[in-house]
Amino acid sequence: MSWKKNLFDWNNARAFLVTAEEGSFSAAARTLGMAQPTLGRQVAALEAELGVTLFERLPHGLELTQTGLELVDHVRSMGKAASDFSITASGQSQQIDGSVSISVSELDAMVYLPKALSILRRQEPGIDVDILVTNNVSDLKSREADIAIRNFRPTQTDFIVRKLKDVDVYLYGTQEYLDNFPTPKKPSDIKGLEFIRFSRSDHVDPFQDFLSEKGYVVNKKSFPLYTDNQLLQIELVKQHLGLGVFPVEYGDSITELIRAFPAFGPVIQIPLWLVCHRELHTSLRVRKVFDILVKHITQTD
Amino acid sequence: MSWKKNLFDWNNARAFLVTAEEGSFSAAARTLGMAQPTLGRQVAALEAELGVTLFERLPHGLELTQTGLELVDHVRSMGKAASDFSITASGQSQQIDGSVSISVSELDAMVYLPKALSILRRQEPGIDVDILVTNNVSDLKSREADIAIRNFRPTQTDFIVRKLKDVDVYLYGTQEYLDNFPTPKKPSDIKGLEFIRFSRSDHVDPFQDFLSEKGYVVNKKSFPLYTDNQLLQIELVKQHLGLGVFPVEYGDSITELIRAFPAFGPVIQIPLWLVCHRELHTSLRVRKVFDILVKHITQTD
DNA sequence: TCCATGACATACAAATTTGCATACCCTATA
DNA sequence: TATAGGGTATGCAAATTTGTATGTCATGGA
Repeated sequence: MSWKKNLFDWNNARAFLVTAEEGSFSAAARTLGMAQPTLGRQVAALEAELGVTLFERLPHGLELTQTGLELVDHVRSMGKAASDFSITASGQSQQIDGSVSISVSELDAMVYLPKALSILRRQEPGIDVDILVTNNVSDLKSREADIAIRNFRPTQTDFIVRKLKDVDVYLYGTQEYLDNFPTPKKPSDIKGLEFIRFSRSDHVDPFQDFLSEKGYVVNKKSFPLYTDNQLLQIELVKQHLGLGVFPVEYGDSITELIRAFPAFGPVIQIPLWLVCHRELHTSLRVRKVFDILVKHITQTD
Repeated sequence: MSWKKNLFDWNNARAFLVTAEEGSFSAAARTLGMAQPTLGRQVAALEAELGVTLFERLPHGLELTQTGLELVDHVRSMGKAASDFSITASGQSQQIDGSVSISVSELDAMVYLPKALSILRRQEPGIDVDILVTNNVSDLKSREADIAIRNFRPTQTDFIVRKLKDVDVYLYGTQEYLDNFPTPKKPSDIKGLEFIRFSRSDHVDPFQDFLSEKGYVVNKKSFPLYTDNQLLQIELVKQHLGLGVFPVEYGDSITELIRAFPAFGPVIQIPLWLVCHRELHTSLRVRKVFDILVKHITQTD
């Protein structure tokens, strides 16, 4: 392979790729952790090296030229190869020290991570942990995180998955609020229940259906309040504004709240899965974190 | 796509790739046009970033580790994408100024390039020409050159090919040497001919067969001298040491030499093709050079 | 209309990367 | 054994790249 005529700066190619995908120098700079002028200069340098114009600089931002459109696919496949390279490289790394990132929902983070991480920190002080608290499903393939805690079974075949447990989920409210519904014999006896709804993830959204199945009477009026913020949800429940929906390990630990209608059992059981890219699972470090999470989340029962 | 964990230096990846393919930092530095310490440091930096060891530094050089072997495929496909990127980028470039590289055999270079290039320089002073005189078939796909002059029809489909002409090739010698073979009636009458053999390209190697077909009597003793060096071959012929084999345009221009047995016609006709990568042919600059070469090589008849 | 926001461009100082010179090791060869 | 030629590692000065601060422009909402 001759490289004589191939000597454009590969980092500039990456700058082009990320800029094209993010839509602006500023956004690209943010995702790459660089300054905006740097990205602008790198792309300009690439354009100079190649003798083409990749973006039109419009007053309100950038726009790919026709040439840029023709070229972006090639850098995209460079990026794909780079991503694969990075993943298998991390998998090959047998260094125990380094950082591991975990993607987890806010709820699961608060319930399971504190204990598991304190054990991890004690056992492996050399491992830094990067916790990505997000209610979105992050993309393990493109390496947004090394390990993810999920509430559904992933389908991709190139992932290592481990089912941790099924989590009992109860309704929680204040004593004062629950006094409004004295000793029902069956769920359908309860009228006028209100829930503080929290979409813990897109995949558990049909929560309303589960309530119906259990016999609870729910309709549009049953969900007057909605928030993505976990702390706010708890405060709203504490203020007697309705019922919250929490896993037992979490709900029971909130002293102001009690289980609502415990006799009817959990309203839903949510599975808990641990997911990891197959390549990464060969990394000593990632594997260590994976195993500790499996062990100490499983035995929280 | 998240790049947070993807942030290794892509140029370092290239350093790894080229080093792996070339076998040493020094060789990689040569092909990349950098200094050897730079390559060494870039690879070391990559190893540090990834936490892996790519090469074992042995006293006599480098050796890929198992990890390196697993990873080299990924950077290779990065390199492939980079190459594709570079080619289509050059093809998109519509600026006339810049450089164009031409791969050509020593023989064809001397016969055709001087005239064509003088015209090109006059018509397009902004185009720098990079002449790669090599008797090897250079790889247009990986961009060793933009345009190649070939003596056979390329088979790949993603090339633009243009047949320029068939070149008459005669035997040449000094008057003094040819006096040893007075007026033969047919080629087979000639005994004891000696040729200064020159493998102008691997694809015309069975030159001996062509001579036989024409009726010349050749055997092992007919090729006592062999050289890859064109100038040396001419000098040897001038020293009455045997016959040379040259295209007419070239042989006729050497005043000390005359055609041997012109009555028998050319001993062989060699086709001349101009080849260019399809993508590159869309480049204004490359196209200009291509067209000028076609025009002025064709009309040399 | 005014202001807040987010975009790209530019100036300049600081940090980084690079190349050169050189030291050193190993192998092959005379 | 001496020497030439291949390789890698390191010190240091110079060139390059980067980030910060700042300017300008367009957009959208109060």
